[in-house]
Amino acid sequence: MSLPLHEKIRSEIEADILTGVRTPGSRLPTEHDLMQHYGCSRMTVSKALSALAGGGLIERRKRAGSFVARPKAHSMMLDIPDLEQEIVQRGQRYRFELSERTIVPPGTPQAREAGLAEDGELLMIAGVHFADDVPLACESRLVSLAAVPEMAAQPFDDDSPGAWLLKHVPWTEAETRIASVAASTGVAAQLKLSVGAPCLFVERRTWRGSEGITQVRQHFIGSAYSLVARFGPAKRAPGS
Amino acid sequence: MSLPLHEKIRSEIEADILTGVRTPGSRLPTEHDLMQHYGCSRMTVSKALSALAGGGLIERRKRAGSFVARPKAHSMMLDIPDLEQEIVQRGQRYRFELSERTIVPPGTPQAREAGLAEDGELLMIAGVHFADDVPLACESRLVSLAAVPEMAAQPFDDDSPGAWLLKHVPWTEAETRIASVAASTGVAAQLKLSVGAPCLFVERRTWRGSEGITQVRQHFIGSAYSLVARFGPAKRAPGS
DNA sequence: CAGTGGTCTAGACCACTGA
DNA sequence: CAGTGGTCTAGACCACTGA
Repeated sequence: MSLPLHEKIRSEIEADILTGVRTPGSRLPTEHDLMQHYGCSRMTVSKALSALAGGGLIERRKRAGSFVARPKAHSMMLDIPDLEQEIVQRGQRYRFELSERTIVPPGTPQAREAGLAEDGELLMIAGVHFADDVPLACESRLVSLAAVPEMAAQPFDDDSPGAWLLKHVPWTEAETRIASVAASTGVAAQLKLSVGAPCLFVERRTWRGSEGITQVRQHFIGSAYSLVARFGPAKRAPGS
Repeated sequence: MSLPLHEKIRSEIEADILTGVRTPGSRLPTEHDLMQHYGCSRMTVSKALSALAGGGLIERRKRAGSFVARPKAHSMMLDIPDLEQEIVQRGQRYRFELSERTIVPPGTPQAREAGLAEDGELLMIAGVHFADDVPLACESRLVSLAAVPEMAAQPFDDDSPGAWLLKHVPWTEAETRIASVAASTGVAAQLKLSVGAPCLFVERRTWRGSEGITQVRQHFIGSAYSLVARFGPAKRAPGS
């Protein structure tokens, strides 16, 4: 094994927890005990325990010690992929077709609802994502021009608005809501569906610090699209 | 500020990245430079940089240095909450009604498809989740009795099968697929919907190590339920 | 109030790798 | 091959808090 020692300690304790040798609520040896057991310094033990605590497997309490955490709710990483990338990976051709592009003046109800800059102009962009010329999803997006003035000059013939934003504007905070809705007449027309067909609806807002950047609402054809979230060893231990 | 020094260093560099003072691809000062700038030891600087790297904000390359990462795809934490807990928090009464409970013999196509133990019995459980006696979701679940023998004896009048599993069986790996589907006749009957109504479909498989524990398929009434995923400062920096 | 984890120091040796 | 990050040591002082 060429594993670093802190990683070895971490994985041994992890294995004990997962196999049930250490049960939820039970106390781990103290850092001092682990130092002696592994014959290493306290920093090394601490690094291993910090990683386990960061991963939610243990809880560390001052004066009391470290304890195996009780299992918690399902909390997993959801990758909301770049549509273009995903379509190309499937071996299909990607195209974004702009259907609308408007400047929204400050203070409209639409702008207020999106939670973006109250006193700045917004850029409204709507369009359809195609895979091999078959519509897969449509989106309607508001972008704060106060936060991203360069956006106004973009043609979006190479990148979709989402891909452009991802490349050019770092975000720090995002919230995504996922629901299942029936296709409205407008959505049905854009996606060539019958009205009422099930669509996966994704609404996302992103911020940079406290400044709202964009809000987007996407409808995916239900029969053609799903999202996958994972949690597991692939997600390496934090801090390591 | 009573923040630990490593946390202060981390947040200062984070702020520089988020405000654009440090741009994607640019090189950070070396650990040695940061030591001198903050007047601290290298371990402290390293802890700050490790946290940033764990959070995906920077990349560390040997010999070359540390670099501001280029923005990546949207990757966020999705909490798939315990339905009971969520319903109770809304101020409603929760009830799980068992509608089916069968032992599935080894080797059936159903068992093989679920990716659970090939050579062991499975427990099949189906039922409906009610909020104030209104159906909100229905689920169909397979549980490996080889992995969780105690499950066979559970009445599920206190806890739903999912809540029971969460409390008693730690899982290490999980995969969730989210889609929008039209209600089948069976689902529509259980949820008192019209056939074809949009439903949020969640399929989850969990493992403990390499051993499959359970597979569950849930249909949520589309008009009544949505999932929310977040990414942001609330998620504390890993390893810290 | 004693034991625990949280933080930090001032070193050290190493593997790696790009200039 | 020199500079970088990765790891580790053997200490230290501190804040916290439950026995």
